[in-house]
Amino acid sequence: MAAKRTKRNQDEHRFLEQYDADAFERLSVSVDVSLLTQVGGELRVFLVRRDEHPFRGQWSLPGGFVGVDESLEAAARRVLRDKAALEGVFLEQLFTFGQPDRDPRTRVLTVAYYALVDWSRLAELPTGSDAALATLHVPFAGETGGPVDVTVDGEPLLVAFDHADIVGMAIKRLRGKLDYAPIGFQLLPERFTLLQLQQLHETVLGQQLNKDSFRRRMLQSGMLEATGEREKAVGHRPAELYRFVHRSAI
Amino acid sequence: MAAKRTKRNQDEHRFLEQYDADAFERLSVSVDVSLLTQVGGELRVFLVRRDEHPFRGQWSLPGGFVGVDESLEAAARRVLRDKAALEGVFLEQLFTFGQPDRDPRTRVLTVAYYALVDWSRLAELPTGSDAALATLHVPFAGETGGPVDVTVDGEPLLVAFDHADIVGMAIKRLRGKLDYAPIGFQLLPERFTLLQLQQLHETVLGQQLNKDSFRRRMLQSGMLEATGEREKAVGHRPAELYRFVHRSAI
DNA sequence: AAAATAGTGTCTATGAGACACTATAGT
DNA sequence: ACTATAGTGTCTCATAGACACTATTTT
Repeated sequence: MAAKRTKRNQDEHRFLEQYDADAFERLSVSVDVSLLTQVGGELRVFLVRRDEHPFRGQWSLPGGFVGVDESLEAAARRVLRDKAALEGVFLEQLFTFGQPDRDPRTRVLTVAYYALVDWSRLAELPTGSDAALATLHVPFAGETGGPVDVTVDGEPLLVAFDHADIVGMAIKRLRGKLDYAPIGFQLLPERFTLLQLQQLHETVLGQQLNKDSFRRRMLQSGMLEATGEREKAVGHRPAELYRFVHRSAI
Repeated sequence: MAAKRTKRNQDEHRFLEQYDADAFERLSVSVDVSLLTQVGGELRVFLVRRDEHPFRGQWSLPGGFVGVDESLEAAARRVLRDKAALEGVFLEQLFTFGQPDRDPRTRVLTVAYYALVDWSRLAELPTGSDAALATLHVPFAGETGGPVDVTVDGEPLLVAFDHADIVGMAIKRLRGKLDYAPIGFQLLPERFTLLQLQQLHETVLGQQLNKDSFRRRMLQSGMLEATGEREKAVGHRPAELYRFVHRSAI
């Protein structure tokens, strides 16, 4: 029995040594990251201007090809580091887009990720001719999934490839997870008021929420922890600052 | 202005003609399908026995490499047709698994799909030495996401690659979508009783459900349509048969 | 004092769970 | 008649929304 197993392993070892990786055609694989943030009641996405063909001059999600020995998430984090100078942010796989004609160069399959950050971590990024924090205009309040309109100061941007679809799916995912996953706090500073949290939810969901029940739901969820501190210099009674608590059990 | 745009297009055209697809390393890309079904209060997955290295003799999800001009979903449907003789079934992208060492041959990234079918469409499949409908033993009732135990007649099967993880994620996705998406009926025959539907939900979720509120929820959801027919020869009052109605709105 | 938002207490409407009861098939 | 499940009606409890009211800060 032991001998048999050993023989098998030798078989497999020999097979692997002789394996021809080109036995099947290989594809170019990239990652593209929808880096989302929120400010002033608007959702924004970080875009870079393409300075090379194809779609030269148009705007696209930050992305890059996946290295042969690089995991998908590592590739996405590398892209965030190189193009947006960000590390340690929330990042999750979104969907893999693989229509054969989605890239005019050659077959390029892209594994889309989405990332969430507080506005303060993006505000200092140099934007202008080569990068932009574009405002998202999402079709309608409920579901989306389709492409999204993208503007800067009200002017529409041309979005390259199928990246407008990718951003649309990112918004849809964010909306879907907001209510049952501790995901919203990724878009807020470390300490925040309940009103800020509610306004964030309203921005993401695209609809007004009831103040009373929102408060109750959030405080009962056990995800929030009062800090004892209060906001300052606000021209009215200051609200308590809360912090998200990462619970081990559910 | 028109001239400028034309020049641009010529530029881009020339660029594309000269593009070297090997400028970046390419990867092998496969699809793997978790084909799930349900019978007798158990969830089952369709597995095939590998007759080639690596993992020869072990069991894996039906899968295949993606052709250069083939969309991902087309590849998944091809796999279902070739390995399970199925067409026109529910199929949805699940997740892309891309750990560099997940395949001992070479870097193989796999786009996982999951498919759902009524048991009657799988019962006639020849299983035995080369294919099996394995019973799934899911860790615990709530969430999963980790690997899943797979048995046939109580005997555990060796599952190749990271396919046990893939099946685990498929179950998790199915559980998550069951309550808010018209997805459960994919696992039932065309006409079914409310009790059958409830037992399906109990099987998938791994927990008992309240009969009264389950009835109410389902009937109020607008997803069900009474057929006027009743089940026959059941040794007790026969239940009405329902059909799922595909709504355009919502 | 006025303005503005924070935060509390309570009433009401809605949906889930529990339970009792009636209905209808096969045996 | 007996058994087993289908299906209905009603009560209770938990939660969301609505609304009134009090609290606390800056100007």
